[in-house]
Amino acid sequence: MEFNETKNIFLQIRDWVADQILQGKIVSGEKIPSVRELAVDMEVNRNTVMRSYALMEEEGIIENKRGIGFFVAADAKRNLLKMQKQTFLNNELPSILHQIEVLKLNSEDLQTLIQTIQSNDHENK
Amino acid sequence: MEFNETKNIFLQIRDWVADQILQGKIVSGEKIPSVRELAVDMEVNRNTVMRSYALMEEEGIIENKRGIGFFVAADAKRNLLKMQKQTFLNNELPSILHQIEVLKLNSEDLQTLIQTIQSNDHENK
DNA sequence: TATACTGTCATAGTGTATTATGACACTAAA
DNA sequence: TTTAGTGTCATAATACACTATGACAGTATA
Repeated sequence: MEFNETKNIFLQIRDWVADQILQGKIVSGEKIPSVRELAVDMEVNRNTVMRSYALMEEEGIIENKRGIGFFVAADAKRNLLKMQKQTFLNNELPSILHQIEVLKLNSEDLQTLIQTIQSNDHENK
Repeated sequence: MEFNETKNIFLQIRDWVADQILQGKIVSGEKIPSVRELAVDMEVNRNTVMRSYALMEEEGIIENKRGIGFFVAADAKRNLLKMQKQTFLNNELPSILHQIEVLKLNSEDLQTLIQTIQSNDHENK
């Protein structure tokens, strides 16, 4: 996997797993890749994956079954949606707004952005 | 200054100075705070500020005058606008779009975002 | 029972961001 | 010329992310 240099690897792994859940690629009750397996896949140390999983366990996203592995917790997707939405709106959006203001980005520059939002509007019809 | 835990301090200092320039608070030819002064202000080590300034000098945003200090380079604002715009559209926007899609954020959630863009549209009239 | 998976813990080593501090050369102003 | 302000370089110490590796206990299956 390609990692961003500016963000800690164990956080990026967490984000990746969370994304899989949000996209419905892994559902509640389903087993996620084992620590060792994902470490090999992502070309990363066991301990680093372990740290990501421990974090997600704290967050209640995944649960451990002794000797078997980690599984997606009940309501993980719903809780993740709530958490991430709040994080995005409260922490990320303000700095995005600031950048758009300072860089004077208009609707032409952000064409894809507007389209994506409109597409989401139409989904609830 | 308050620093984000997930991003290196010397990069955040660079971003702060760049922002001052983009906002027109410091203009071309003007002196920026000395390494030691800014270090005290931000409660950070001299060397950390030095690293930020060295980076900005490489980027052509600021220039050094021996024994005097650092000054905003000519065309710094225009070049910064170009650089940051490109970085935002190519590197940041894609992951923002992805989040908006996955979290299904609509125009109600992103009200302020849309307003900001529209406000920029009107400025070029 | 033996084997091959799971997670978990401990230890040690590497790289790097950040701090702390001292010393030096350059410049402006008293 | 002295003083105080610039940047710059070098060194050492601290903290932490990440790696490498070994060992151990629990679980499922042949």
